[in-house]
Amino acid sequence: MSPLNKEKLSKIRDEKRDRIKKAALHVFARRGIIGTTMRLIAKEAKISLGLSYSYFTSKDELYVELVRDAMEEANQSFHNMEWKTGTPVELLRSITEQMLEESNKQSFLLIQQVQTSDEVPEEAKAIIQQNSSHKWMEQFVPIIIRGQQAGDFCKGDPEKLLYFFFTVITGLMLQEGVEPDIDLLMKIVTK
Amino acid sequence: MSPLNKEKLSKIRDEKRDRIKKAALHVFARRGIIGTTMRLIAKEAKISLGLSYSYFTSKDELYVELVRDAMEEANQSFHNMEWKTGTPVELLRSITEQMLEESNKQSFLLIQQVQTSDEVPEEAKAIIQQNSSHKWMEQFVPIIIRGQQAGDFCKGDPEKLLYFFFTVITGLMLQEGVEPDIDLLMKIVTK
DNA sequence: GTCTATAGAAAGATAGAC
DNA sequence: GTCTATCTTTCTATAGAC
Repeated sequence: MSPLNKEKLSKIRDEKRDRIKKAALHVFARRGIIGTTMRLIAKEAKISLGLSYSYFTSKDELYVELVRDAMEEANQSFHNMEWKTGTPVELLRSITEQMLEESNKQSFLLIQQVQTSDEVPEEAKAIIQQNSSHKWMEQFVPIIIRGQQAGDFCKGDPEKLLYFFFTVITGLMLQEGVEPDIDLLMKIVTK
Repeated sequence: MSPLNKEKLSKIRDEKRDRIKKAALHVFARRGIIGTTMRLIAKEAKISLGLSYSYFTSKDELYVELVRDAMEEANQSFHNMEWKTGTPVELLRSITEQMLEESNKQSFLLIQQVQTSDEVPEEAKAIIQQNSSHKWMEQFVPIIIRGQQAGDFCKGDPEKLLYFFFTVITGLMLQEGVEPDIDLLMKIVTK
């Protein structure tokens, strides 16, 4: 077989792999690792049960790979933001909007699962603990401080305030069908 | 056997039934119906697996009974409140505190599960839909309206405001180990 | 590469001894 | 009433046909 065909086939394989991962993320995020069966993932990806095992050796492996992806995405998704523009209020609102976007939501939910459930693979726990959410949050603390100096945000420990704010957002994401009112959300941190 | 002994035995049986229910609620609330095995419930209640089936015919039946209890409790827990005393702000704070109490928390979590998961028994869904949370919430709308008239609560549709407020609380309850700051929470609805 | 059939493990539920 | 042993079902994972 020519190298070109080899490449093409490998590309097709990668695309199918991605399709399975997409289907799996969709189901895992809603039902958790216990509530999700490989049959359901296969059905969602429109392939047979057996085939899914030729792409991933186990349910756990698939889950861990998704957690790894989610963590990378979470780490990078705000790296691309326009950091310098806008007031602290505008910045925090923008961050909140991004977190609540449907595409990011599933990743956040997965991370949340790993943090709260004790049924997930050890490896998934390890990934999350390495780049802990606390560390990840820290990058936003300066925004809070600036907002407090500008008199827009309420007083108090900036880290605590930010942590509570994000906890509320995560809580809203956990509840399907809830369309959060960002204006009301912002009231938590503003004066 | 004398009637007295009959009564005594039936009382013992009821007490054991309650112990199983208590153990089951503890596990169900954290792991959901899928993540919970009857073996785990039996272990938590310190009885054998087989015995649990002499008190409840199935896992689903046990779950549904707990949902029924939780719904009743939720409906009645605020019936006993001191309604007339206090400002709207004080009232809402008191309600919030009660909802977040550990003893009520598990019931709320169970109800939340039924509302968001599609893996729970149909009967549980039916119970929740009968006394829907929207209906249950309505009793607190007057508090919001009075608070708005007093100038303490922010403007906007009272029902929407209340619904969002409760959604946030539920979201916080869903996250284990989170100790919500009620002052920050109250900022959502106050001016 | 993809499917169907099936082995093996785990969970729900029951039977029978004590 | 309570436990242990067992049946049945469902799920993970593999084997083998095409």
